[in-house]
Amino acid sequence: MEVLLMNMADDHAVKQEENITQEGCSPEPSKTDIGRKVHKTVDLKSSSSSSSHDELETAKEENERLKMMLEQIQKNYKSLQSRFFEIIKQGSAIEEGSEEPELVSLSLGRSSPTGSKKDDKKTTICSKTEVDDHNKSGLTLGLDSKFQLSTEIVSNPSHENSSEEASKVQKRPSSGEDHEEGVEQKSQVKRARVSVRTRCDAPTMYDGCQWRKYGQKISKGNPCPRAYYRCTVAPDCPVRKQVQRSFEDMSILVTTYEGSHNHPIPVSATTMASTTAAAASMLLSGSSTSQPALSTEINGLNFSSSLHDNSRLPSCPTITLDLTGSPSSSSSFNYFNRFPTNCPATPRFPSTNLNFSSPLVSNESFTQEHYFYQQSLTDTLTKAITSDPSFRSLISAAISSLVGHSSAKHGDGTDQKGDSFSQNLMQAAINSQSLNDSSLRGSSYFKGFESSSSRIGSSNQSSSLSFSSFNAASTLAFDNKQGKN
DNA sequence: CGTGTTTGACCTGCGC
DNA sequence: GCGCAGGTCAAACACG
Ligand SMILES: [Zn+2]
Repeated sequence: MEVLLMNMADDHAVKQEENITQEGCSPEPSKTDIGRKVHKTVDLKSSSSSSSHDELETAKEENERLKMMLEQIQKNYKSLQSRFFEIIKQGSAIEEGSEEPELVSLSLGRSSPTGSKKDDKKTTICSKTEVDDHNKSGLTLGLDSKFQLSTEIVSNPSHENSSEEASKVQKRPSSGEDHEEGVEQKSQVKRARVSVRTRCDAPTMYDGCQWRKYGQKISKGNPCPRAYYRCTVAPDCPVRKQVQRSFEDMSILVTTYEGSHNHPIPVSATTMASTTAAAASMLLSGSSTSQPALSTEINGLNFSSSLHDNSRLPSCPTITLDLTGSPSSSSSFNYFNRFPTNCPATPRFPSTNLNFSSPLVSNESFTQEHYFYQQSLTDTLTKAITSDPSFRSLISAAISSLVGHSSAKHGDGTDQKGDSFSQNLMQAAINSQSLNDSSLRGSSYFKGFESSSSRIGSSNQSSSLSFSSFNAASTLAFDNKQGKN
């Protein structure tokens, strides 16, 4: 199984490369070649019709060869795809059957100390999520929906699901109507969370969404108050976030996201959404794991994961994206030692950390510094995407969930092809990096969601999926009166 | 006046 | 059952 999976991942990469070659190089030059040759023939007229004929013949032959190659590639692609789905089926059968003794690794790096087999396996499982997303279209991009997928049968369309969840929050036990919601509540409990650590002087991180503060608490072990926000882009959006400064380093802002948006998200929010979704995929793929700690590196990105519960909350698997400039070489144990109060002895759910460490630090004002920070992250991510198939599939899972979401919203039912589509999208995103860079440089970065949300809704904007990184921004929420709770 | 924040009260789940 | 801690509510308040 593992060998197969490993091959699978390799094939995946090869497949991608082949696609690139096929589309990017071979056909084009040959065509122009032919054109040139034909042109030449016309110019020379009847001087040597036989030789030009020969040339034409060779061009034809070449064309034929290329066609054959293309067919071969397509065949390979299809067979690989079918194999891929087979493996996925097997995988899901195993998963459903019983808890797998062999474990799912969250590591993504090839130079990972935890080994590359697990890496490949992880890829497959992430892709499984991807496939799931297509099969059960209509689930929103986010954290909990996927988790629910893996824990229960989801039959509700996303909107219903989310609004129910939103209203449920308000319900008091005395209402007495929550009889049949027991199951759901349990599933809700198993929501994945993604927390993002950023070095940021601003009170909150700008992530493209609109948030309304609804509470503030001093949590135990950290004198810095924790602020509670809910998404107000849509009135019934269930997404929450918690913002708290790190006790160890006050300049580090820890933002924890929970839930999935049930509305089109702003361009600037897609970064966070896709990242958190990808992170959630990782988390989900690792949710059955019992490995204590893992860490790895891709192109300088430190991906580490560990089994620890990030909060006192029951059953809240948490994944941490570390965007601070902290040393990426730190082992995951060191990493978790930075959460002295949040590590109970018996963790119930795995928690995963992705270290997107960047040497540059975001600022409260949108300065050049910030742009460079952003760009470096973009570069790093792009590199990771281009060079690592597993990371690519991870991100593409996130993207396909996004695509699936928007297409479901539009009810065109075309998300079957989300698999290849997302891959292509990924490629497009990579190819258009320079484009993205320029868009980052421009004011498009701060486009309001009023205009951008409709663009997201139309779903085919690959450039809108650029990894524009997170922004530090001052919001109105912050003043120094905090801390009285 | 509408919108968003503040903050004390309340609810819930968990450990003892 | 009790206390603790995290999370949420909603009235009061601030601000444009
Ligand atoms: Zn939302």
